[in-house]
Amino acid sequence: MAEERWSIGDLASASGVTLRTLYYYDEIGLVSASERTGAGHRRYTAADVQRLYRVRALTQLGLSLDEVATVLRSGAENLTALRDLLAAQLADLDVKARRINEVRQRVLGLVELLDGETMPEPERFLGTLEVTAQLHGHLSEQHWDALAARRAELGDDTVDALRAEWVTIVTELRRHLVNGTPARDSAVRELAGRWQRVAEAFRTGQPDLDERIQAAGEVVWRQHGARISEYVSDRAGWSAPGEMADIVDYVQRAMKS
Amino acid sequence: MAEERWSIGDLASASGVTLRTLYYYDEIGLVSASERTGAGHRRYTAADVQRLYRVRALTQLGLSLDEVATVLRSGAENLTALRDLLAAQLADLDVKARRINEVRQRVLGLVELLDGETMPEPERFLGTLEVTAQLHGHLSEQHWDALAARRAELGDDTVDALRAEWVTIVTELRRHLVNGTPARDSAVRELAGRWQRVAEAFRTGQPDLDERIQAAGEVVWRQHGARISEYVSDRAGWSAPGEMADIVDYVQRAMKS
DNA sequence: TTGCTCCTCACGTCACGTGAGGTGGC
DNA sequence: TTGCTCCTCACGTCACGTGAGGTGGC
Repeated sequence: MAEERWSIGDLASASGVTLRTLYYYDEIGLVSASERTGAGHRRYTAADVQRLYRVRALTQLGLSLDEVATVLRSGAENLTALRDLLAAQLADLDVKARRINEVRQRVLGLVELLDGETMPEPERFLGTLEVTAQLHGHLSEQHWDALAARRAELGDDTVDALRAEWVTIVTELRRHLVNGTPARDSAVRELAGRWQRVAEAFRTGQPDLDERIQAAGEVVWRQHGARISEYVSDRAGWSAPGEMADIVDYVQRAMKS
Repeated sequence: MAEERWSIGDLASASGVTLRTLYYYDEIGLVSASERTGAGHRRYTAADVQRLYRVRALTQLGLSLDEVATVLRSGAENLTALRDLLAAQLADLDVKARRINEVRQRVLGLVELLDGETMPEPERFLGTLEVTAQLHGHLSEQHWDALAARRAELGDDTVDALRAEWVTIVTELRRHLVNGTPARDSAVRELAGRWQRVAEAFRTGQPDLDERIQAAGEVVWRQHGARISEYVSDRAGWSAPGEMADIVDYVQRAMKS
């Protein structure tokens, strides 16, 4: 029985990889042709071909060529190395899947917003995008996940109701501020209490997480307060810009008193 | 009111990006400092800072720096360019998410198998891996998805039952083959009919898809038949290797008669 | 004077894609 | 003789990471 040999072109079309890939695998010593013709052309043996198929099978699972090389070097005798690599790979894939789904949700929300009836103003839209992205950037995955989980727990209706409640509170506070009601006034302090209860509704129940989330919110407020303020003022139809900052200051004084 | 300026270090720590990233953005003209000090040090203005935040917000959504540049060049006036990019990005993310989940499922299955009671033999395990990977590689995402959907439709119990039925058929067929029963014998033809019905259970109902899937199966059988055969023979506890190929030949003759 | 910040090269990354220019086999 | 296959450089990719070696500001 004659031993079969494959030229590099034969192997490429049979296995579905490109010539360049085969040259590259040879270059890094991952899969080489065991023989050459007189003219220097590669002749792949059955063992070489099998090695290529194994390499392809493993890279399709997301392993790097380095990892594949390690598995094939040590793996023929024991599969523990492969198992550990695959377990690590699984954890990696979990993280990637979560990240992608998260970004997907955000992009989906934005596309829906842009497809909505009232196309937002470009400047304002980009401004909002900045702020949410920054808030996101200041929270670790863990904290953001916890916050998202809490929102899911509350449900869309409750979140909408809380947002509406918050807008009411802010509007009332603004009226008091404009009228010159002092921050220590009982009506203002009651509004401050309601504000606090809205904030508390988003607590995850894990004090350390909540602390971090609040801290991140404060950092972002410090950096982007002006833009947030402008945004909220505009949404509420107020004429004077920057009022939101004053209201935040006002409610903080009320809370302290 | 004095216009604030930021050094590159200030901006890096405030925004959370590295110095190298800021140098790079400057190099490609994406975000530059509008001013320089006498010594050539960058001074970022509020507008520069805002531009950086927008760039960051957009890259976090998965846009490339080229795409970000396009959006910021055209996007201030109209958001349609951004909307279209995000819609494309969404489709991209969907594909990626599906791909990752698919690979995740495969890796999970393999880890579970390797964690099982009976650690498989290394050579056999890698062989199986090759074959499934090749089958996967010969099917487009669409076909593979259709096949997976059909399997899900049938349910794990039904799939297991079909697998058991197939093993029974193969075992019976082998008995007949060993006994020298001709392929045109009614008992053999009945078994061939059962074999066909098992195969039909996995049909998706879309003839063009089914045709492709069958063709892919045949290609893989041709390339890896020897290894598949060895694997099945071993699982069924047969002594003679390569019998599976004979049985496939036998059943095909029975179907034709 | 001494750190610290900032500056500009410039190579490396990962798994190939894409020519460029030339030789050998049917 | 003429395609076709094969060969070996060698640059490009994407968004930076990581030194290297030097200058300016407090």
